[in-house]
Amino acid sequence: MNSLFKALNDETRRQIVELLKEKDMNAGEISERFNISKPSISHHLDILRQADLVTSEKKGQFVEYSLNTTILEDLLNWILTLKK
Amino acid sequence: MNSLFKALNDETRRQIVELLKEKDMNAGEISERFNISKPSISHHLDILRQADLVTSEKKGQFVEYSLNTTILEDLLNWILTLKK
DNA sequence: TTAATATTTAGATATTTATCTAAATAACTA
DNA sequence: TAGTTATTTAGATAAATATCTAAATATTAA
Repeated sequence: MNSLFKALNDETRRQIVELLKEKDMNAGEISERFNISKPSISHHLDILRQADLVTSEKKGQFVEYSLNTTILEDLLNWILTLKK
Repeated sequence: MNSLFKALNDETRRQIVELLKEKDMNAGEISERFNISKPSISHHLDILRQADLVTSEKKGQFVEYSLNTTILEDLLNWILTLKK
């Protein structure tokens, strides 16, 4: 849970997640959407991957990222138990 | 949303939230549950209050804290839209 | 094989954050 | 009113984090 909350505690990473909700994208396409250097975006993607919120797959010279929503079940349940 | 994710991005604060789920507690009672100084707990409570996750009410010399779950609706909806 | 493109790794830096102790504020009690 | 208790504020510090540039790695194409 720690890595999940950490991953979501950043506006850029939440926006990346929202982008990947629409469609899979490679690292370059993602970084084009932000005024942040590629290495920084790569780092954000790494944190999202550590939280298992995204998966990555090498496709030739590109690396395609996909959203993994199954991990959100845990978060959803945690919140729901708070609301009793 | 930023303050909400920030508030939840800390194990101590998540535990405070879980304590307050059971019953309202004053600052001293909360701090007894942790091996962390009272000022630090006070600071955590402040961050939870900024996120509107808890409310506080002065009762004599004590300050009683309560969980506010209504704010979790936003979070819940954000997560649910990701899951389409 | 060499050049170009895509991505990540390494190293540096400025900011944020969690924590502490000491001091201030507020409220009760003798 | 003076002392005690509850809580917060102030100021300091060490650790974590977001960002950058430069370099390394991997893949495709000429």
